Amino acid sequence: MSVQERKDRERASRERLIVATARELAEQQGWDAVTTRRLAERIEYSQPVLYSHFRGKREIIGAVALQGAAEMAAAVRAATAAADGPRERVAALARAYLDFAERHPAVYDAIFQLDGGLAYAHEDTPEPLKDAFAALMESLGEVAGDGVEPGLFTETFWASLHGLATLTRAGRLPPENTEPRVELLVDRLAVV
Amino acid sequence: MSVQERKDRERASRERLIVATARELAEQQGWDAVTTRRLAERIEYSQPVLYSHFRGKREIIGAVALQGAAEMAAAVRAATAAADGPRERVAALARAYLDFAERHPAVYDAIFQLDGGLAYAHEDTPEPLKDAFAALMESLGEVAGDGVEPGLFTETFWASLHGLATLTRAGRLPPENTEPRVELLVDRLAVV
DNA sequence: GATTCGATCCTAGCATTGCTAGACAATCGA
DNA sequence: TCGATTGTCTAGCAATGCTAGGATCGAATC
Repeated sequence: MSVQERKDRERASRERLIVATARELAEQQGWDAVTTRRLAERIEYSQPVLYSHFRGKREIIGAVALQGAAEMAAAVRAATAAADGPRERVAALARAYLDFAERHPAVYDAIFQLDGGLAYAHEDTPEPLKDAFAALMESLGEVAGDGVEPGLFTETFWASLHGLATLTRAGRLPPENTEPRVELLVDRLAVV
Repeated sequence: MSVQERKDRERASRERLIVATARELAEQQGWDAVTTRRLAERIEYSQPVLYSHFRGKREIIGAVALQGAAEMAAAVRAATAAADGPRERVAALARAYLDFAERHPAVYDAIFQLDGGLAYAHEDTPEPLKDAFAALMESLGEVAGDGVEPGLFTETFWASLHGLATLTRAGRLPPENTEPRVELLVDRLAVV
C-alpha cells in the first residue's frame, strides 16, 4: 500500500515536472523548440517516459493550457477586485488580460491558439477553462447593457481582446497604441 | 531574346502553379498537409524546383497570403459598395470579413496567423496588405466618431473581427451566435 | 551540322520531428 | 532467493524541410 502510494506520488511529481519544463522551454524559446527529445533530456528521462504520462505532445500542450487558464483567471480576478466601479473594473480586466498575453505568450498560445486536445464551449470543457471564462463574465456581465445577454457580451468583448492580443504579438498591429485601443473598446462596448 | 522571354513566361507560369497548388492543398487538407514533397508531386516537378522559386515553405505561405489579401480587399469593397448608409456599410463589412475567414480558412491563416515572412504595419509592407487595410478603413473611418483617429478605430474594429473569426474557427466560441455578436460590435463601436 | 557550355532539373541524402516496438533492468511479493 | 511485474531505455520508423552533386537538355558558336 504505502509503496504504491510513494510510487504514485513520485509519478505525479514527475508529471508536474514535465508540464513545468515544457512550459519553461516554450516561454524561453517558443513552442517549436519544445520537442519530445529536448523535453526528455531536460527532465533527465528518455522520450518514451513522456508517453507514459501523456498521449503525445498535444496533451502536454493541453496540460500547460489548463495550468495557464487557472493563472489567468486568478490574474483577472485580482485586477478587477482592486478596481472601483464597473467601468474601472472592465478597464482593469482588459489590461490584465493583455498583460498576461504579453508576458506569457507561450502559455497564451497553449490556451487560445494551439491544439491541446481540449474541449471548448462544450459541456465537458475542463473546469479551469470554464472558470477562466467565468472570471471574465463576473466583471463583464454587469456592463452588458439592457437586452444583451451577459454571456454573449462576454464572448464579444473577449474576442476583441483576443484579437488585439494576437494581432499585436504577431506583428500585425503596431504595439504603441495598445492603450488607446483598449480605452476605445471599454468606452464603446461597456454600458455603465 | 525571344527564347529568354519564353523561358521567363514559363517560369512565371510555374510559379503561379506552385502558389495555386499550395493554396488548393491548404484549403482542402489544411496547411499541415502542404509538405514540400506533396506540393512537388502535385505540380509534377521535384522538390528542389520549389526552392528555385521560393526560399522555403514560408515564402510560399507568404505568396498565398498576398494573393488572399487582394481577394479579401475586393470582397470587402464589393460588400460595402452594395450597402446604403454608414451603419449598413459597417455591418456589411463585418459580415463579408467573417464570411471570407470562414470560407477560406487556410488563406485567412496565411494572411493573419502564419508566418509568411512578410512585413506588417511597417513602411515596407507589401502593397496588397496595405490595400486590404485601406479597404477596411474606407468604410470604418467614417464611423470612428469624434476625436478618434480613423486608423486607430480601424485597427480596433478589425482586431475585434479577427478575434471573432479565429476563436470561432478554433472551436473556442460556439458558432451559433455569430450574428448577434456582430450586431453588438457594430451597434456599440460604430458612431453613426 | 557537330560541339561546347551553361542553365535546368532530379536523385539521393542530411538532420530533425513525433512516436513506438522490443529488449533490458530494477523492484516487489512470495 | 526466486519469479513476475513494473518500469525504463535503446534503437528504429516514417515523415518533415532543405541541399549538394551529378545528369541532362537545349542554345549559341564554329
